[in-house]
Amino acid sequence: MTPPPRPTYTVIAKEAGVSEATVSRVLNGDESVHPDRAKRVHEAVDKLGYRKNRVASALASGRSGLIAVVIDDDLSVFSDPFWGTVTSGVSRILSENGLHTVLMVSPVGSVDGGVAHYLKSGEVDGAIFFVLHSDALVNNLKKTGLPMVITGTPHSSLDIPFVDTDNFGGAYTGTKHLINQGCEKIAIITGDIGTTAAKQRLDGYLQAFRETGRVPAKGLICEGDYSLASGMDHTRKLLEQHPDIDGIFASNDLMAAGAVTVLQDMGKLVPEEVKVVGFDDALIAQTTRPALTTVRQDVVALGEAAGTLMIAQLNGEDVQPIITTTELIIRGSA
Amino acid sequence: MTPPPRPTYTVIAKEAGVSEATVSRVLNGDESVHPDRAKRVHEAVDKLGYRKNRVASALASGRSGLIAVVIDDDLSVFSDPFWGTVTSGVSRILSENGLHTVLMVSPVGSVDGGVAHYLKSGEVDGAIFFVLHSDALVNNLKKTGLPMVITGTPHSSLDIPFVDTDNFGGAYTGTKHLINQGCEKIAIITGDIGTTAAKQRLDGYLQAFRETGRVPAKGLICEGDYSLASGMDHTRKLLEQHPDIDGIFASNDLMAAGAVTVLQDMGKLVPEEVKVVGFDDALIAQTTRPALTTVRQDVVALGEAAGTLMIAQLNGEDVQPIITTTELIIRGSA
DNA sequence: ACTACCCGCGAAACCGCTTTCACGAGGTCT
DNA sequence: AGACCTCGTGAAAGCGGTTTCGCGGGTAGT
Repeated sequence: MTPPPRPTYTVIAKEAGVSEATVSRVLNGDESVHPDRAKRVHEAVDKLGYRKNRVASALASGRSGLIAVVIDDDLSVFSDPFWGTVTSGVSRILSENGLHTVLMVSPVGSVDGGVAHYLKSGEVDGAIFFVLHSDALVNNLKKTGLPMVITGTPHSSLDIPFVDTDNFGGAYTGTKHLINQGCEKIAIITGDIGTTAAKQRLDGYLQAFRETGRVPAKGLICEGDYSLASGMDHTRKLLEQHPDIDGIFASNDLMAAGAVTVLQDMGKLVPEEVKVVGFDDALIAQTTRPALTTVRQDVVALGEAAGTLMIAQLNGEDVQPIITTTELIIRGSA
Repeated sequence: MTPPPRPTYTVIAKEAGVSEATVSRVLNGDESVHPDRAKRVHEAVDKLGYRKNRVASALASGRSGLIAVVIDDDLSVFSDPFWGTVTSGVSRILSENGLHTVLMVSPVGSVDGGVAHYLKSGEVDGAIFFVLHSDALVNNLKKTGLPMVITGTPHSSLDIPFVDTDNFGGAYTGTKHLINQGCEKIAIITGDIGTTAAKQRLDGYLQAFRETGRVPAKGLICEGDYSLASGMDHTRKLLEQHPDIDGIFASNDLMAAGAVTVLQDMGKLVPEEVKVVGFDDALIAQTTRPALTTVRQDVVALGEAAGTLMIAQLNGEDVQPIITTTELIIRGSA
């Protein structure tokens, strides 16, 4: 029951015949220690199986080695494998750098809630945010000097590094593909327009259109919310109001899947009569029939980028936002 | 840039006119302090916006307030929303109890790897494991007295509390449903048979069969691995070797979805010719056409159970394994 | 009234590591 | 040779709480 007490600097120092200060220096990679003594310390460490007490270390140094990953629960984010994947990417990068990931799944509405307090408490060395609904908390935290990274483009232009998928470019490519396939009347079902990603994807769609010299009819832009149901509803409405529609760009695969289902239910052939392009390349893109042509985002890369940006900041490096590229995956639906 | 220094006990004590020891007692809920003085302390705390430094607290008390959630990355666990949901359940319960969740996404193969070291380092107060591939690490850690909870049934009978879905019962119910619907030739596509959950589900399937007096043909038991691809592959093979098959029980929805897709591609009507039952009631169960009849597990409850068990252990209570119930959700596929 | 307890509380040690500071040895520059 | 550095090192002062210990006063027992 009682584990043998772990050795402390006192013991290591004695064993190596040096002072505790020297032990600390060696263990923190201070170059100024004579190689011989450093070697003695390392030998003592190995011999005694010493492992540094990170808590004590954190108290003394003010660095906890903990990075918070803050997930706005409002999004019921974790029911989407997307964020799980991002998280594991982050976690991998961080742990490779000796840092640990503290998960905070909680609505971040207020700048004064539990999450905010925790982040301000200095118990973490940095924070990575997933999909902010509002910039308020981050803005507030900026004053504290806490290193932060935002996943997804922030609403306002905060001077805080972020990582994001090339939503604009991806949507542009997807829409362009529909145009190239000969579609004339292409609708878009956007995501929750309160998110910057949805807006950027809409812009990409518009840009592709603009280049053809045409203007998308107002009624072809439907505001969805990323849910399966909204994909289905909007497709139904579209089909009623614009029976001659021949292309749909959906802001995510879930809605695209809904679109395909409804189209087929209403007797339209996909892709012969109506072509559909999704976004994400989620698993579901492979299970629809026909399988979805979609804009793939590299989710793991996104997570790793977030981790990398955090590490860079902790190292005092200058950091720039990272935009990860997308890739058009052509399957059966367009 | 420089945040105002946060107040310490010294300041609070002075403000309240008591000793630091008393402040500590009050803040830790020690009943033996006179109400008047306690009130003074609380007032000082409020007035100064004091918040305890958890690191210092951890060092002095030996309790870090951190619980590790260990995810065996071999399972690429996070690509399945399942574990994300469990994690958020755990995290919620823990944070309600003033604890924080440290995520460790890493293969847990060895009892001597990074994860093991970290857990042994005393930096966390407990560990919750997701889907252990091997009991070795846990067994080794048991000696250290670290409170642990296992999600999923362990392989051997370790004396460690675990939470799990009623895999056996769920699979039994699902299979029974197929039988009741008149299926004669029912195949099963199992999950990764290295996991206890997959084994238990197989047992449930076998049990349902046994009760009918029949024995499932050997060729009807396919060893999948929970992936969409394996669901598709096995269904294809099944159909070739047993064209007269009329029911498929898949150990998770992803494989069930794959089965439905392949069945339809090969011209079989679902559910008219072949009925399919899945397991999990994941989102994908609703997006297939027909939607999946499936065995729902209460994923959030599972996570919360794991969290609860951990809390109980930390409180020194006696804990028993928790098995959460399943529910058959009847949709279109069977 | 006298000893025996109990209770609330403060002083001080302590948790294990980091970091400042100062000191002695050896080197350099005039 | 003396003044001035530089470099490696140890002593010691924290970091901000928690906890043990013992004291003084009030209560209870006889």
